[in-house]
Amino acid sequence: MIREESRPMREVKGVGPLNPDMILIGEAPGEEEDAQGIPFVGSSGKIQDAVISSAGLIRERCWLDNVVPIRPPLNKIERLPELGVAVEEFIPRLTSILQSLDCKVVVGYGETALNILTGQRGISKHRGSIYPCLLDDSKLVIPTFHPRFIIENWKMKGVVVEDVKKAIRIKREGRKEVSFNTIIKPTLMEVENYVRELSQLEKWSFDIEVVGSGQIACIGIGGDWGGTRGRESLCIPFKFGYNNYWGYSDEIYIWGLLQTLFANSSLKIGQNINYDLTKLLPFIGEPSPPWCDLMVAYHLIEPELPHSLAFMLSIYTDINYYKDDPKDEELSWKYMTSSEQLWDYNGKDVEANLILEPLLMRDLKQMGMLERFFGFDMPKMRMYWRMQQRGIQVDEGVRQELIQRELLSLGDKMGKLREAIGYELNPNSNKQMVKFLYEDLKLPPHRNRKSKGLTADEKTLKQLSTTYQRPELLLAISIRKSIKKLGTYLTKKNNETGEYTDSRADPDGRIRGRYNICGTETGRTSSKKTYDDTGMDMQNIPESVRPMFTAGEGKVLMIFDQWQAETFPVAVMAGSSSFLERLRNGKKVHSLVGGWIFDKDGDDLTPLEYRIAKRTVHGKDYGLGAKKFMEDINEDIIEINEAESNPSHHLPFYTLHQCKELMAKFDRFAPEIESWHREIREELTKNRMLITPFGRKRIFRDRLGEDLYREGYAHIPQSTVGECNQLAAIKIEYLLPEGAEIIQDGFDSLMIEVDEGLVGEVERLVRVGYQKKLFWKGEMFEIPVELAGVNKYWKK
DNA sequence: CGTATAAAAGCGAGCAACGG
DNA sequence: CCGTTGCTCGCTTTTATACG
Repeated sequence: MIREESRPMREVKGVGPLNPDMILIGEAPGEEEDAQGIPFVGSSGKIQDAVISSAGLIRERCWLDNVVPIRPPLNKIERLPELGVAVEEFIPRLTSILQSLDCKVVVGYGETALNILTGQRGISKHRGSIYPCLLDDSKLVIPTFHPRFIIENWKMKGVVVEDVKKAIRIKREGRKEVSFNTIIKPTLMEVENYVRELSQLEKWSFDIEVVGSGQIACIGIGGDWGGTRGRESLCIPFKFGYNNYWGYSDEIYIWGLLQTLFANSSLKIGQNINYDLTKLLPFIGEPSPPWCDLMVAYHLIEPELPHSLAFMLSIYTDINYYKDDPKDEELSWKYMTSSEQLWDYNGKDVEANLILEPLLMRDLKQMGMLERFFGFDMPKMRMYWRMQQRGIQVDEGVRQELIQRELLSLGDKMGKLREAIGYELNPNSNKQMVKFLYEDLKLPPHRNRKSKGLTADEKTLKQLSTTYQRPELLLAISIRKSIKKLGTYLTKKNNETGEYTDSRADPDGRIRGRYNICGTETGRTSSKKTYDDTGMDMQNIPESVRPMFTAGEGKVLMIFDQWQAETFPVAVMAGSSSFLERLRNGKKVHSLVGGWIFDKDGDDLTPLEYRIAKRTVHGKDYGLGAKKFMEDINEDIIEINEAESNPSHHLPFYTLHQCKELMAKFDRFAPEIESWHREIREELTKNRMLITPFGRKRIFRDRLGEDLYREGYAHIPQSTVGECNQLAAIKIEYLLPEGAEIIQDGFDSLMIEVDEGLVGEVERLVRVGYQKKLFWKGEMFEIPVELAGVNKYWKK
């Protein structure tokens, strides 16, 4: 093999004292390390230095080294064989170095170090765990992400710092041992006694495991009795292999016991309990409050970090990743249906909840959010849990009509495309599209900015289509949209036939999705398919599909939305009196802004001018750059020109210069927005935290810069509108009479299915429910609510 | 610009069938 | 027995959609 450089391979030796404060092992030297002959001096090295110093270490007091001491081609470890060597050949070197160093703890950076030092695989699963060192059994290893990973995933920098701090603590104080105490294979009488004893406690924890088919395999329950008994869990099995564990009447009896337990008034602790409680619903009904979901709690504390139980345990405790626990390699997790390992695992989860709960509550209290967690977030979860079970009725006739129309149009477009290019081209295949664009048509290459690969995305197709007069490219875009609409919203893939014809509705004709209250960083709700793969995302349904949704017999759909939802908080927070005055008079700000930027009466704007004004307001609210602003405007112009058959009437595109001018004009008339943005930037730089009028705190963990600032500008308005809607929904659900139910959340809107005779009363109650005085720097504001429609079908 | 989720395709790993 | 081919599975990437 020919080496890229003529210089002989250089070995980058480890550096540091022989009795270091910490040993930190990376993968292999990069370019800069190779040039200087010192580990961790390049871009990763700078981050590494910052990480360890945040954790309280001094670089000169640490031993820094790599598993592989030579630089692989292009820094890619998998290309090491091209130099005629393998990673394994360097293990003896590392072994003797580790054994000569007087320090009992090692930090392993990245997958390679994890694997060589501990034998484990999968750094994102195993980071933060504590393992014996395979190369020196007197040492412990704490694996974490490689500093290079932080460059791409800056949000994880704090996590790596925590892992290094953990290593320091373990070196100083040793590991905090945690023992689990799980009772498995109980008798009926043991179950009965345990449930009775548990129901005496103020709080207890639960967790379920399911078998592949979705049936409940076991349910773990547990509590902390203090004193000599301490923390303990019991796993109640329901499946034994593929058989039932209990006889029929015994199982019924156990479900009865559990139903009583879940109906009591003690705190029920779980992790992602939307899942467990949905599975348990047919057996135990709706559990009584209070509920405590640790995933929701941690999402409040750290909205930008993962919320899995494993991740929380790695941050808060010395408990290792245990999901891969089954020792028998043959019996890997995915094939484990019911077994003692599963029951043990179940018990561990229950006890892990009990360990985490006080720690999370302590942090919530310290951040001033404990009260809203129990008073707002958990009631919100219960409200959405009920809402997702109601679903929305589908009119099968309308659905079929929409499918037929879409299929017809799709077939037509496919035919036209085939005719135009002479063969069958799949527009969804990037590979085929790239070949078509750049090999067959020989068009100038467009590349993905991040991956650098050739792209055939919508933007590219639009550009190429207009510059090179290739209308078939617009057909390809349109085909993609049709397929997407059919597959996502109108039909469901049949796993047996592979065809897209099935409805996404349940047997009763209603479509149900699920709502996730910790699915977003802003505190908005997100929505997706159910755990059983039925239903759909209930929040982002395209307007063209909505008419298939209808109200039940004798009912209508009422849709309420928050008027000028995000403009309102923006105007208040920016302190823009001109915007506020207009909004409080019930008028939108677009024509006001249109008047400013086009020097004319706001009521005399052309349709294009109005759209540009709207885009200007929107763009300025969220800190859009002039270039993207121009692209958006020109997209509008393309659309308008497409509708105009006479080419001499086609409108010219806006230039970057013109767009910059529009934005500058906006700034002259509404300088408050720009100064509000400055405040946000200062706040983010200083504290990396923003607080909403609802008291939601978000720690911004990404790299400071324009992208982060833009996230910041959007955060408070989005979060405020979302939580206004959620609070209203909680109140409205409580206020609504029999015969009226909230069945959908649309970020800033609610859909209510109502008996026809109750429309008037419901409108009054919903208006009451939406009333919420908000305060920002002493100024009071209230987002007005609008009744957007009362219809048999879902439309405006 | 941001916040999301879903589907199709791509791709590697593991494995069976098949041909030499 | 080995190597190729083709299949499934699970994961990742790309591109799409929605909402503001």
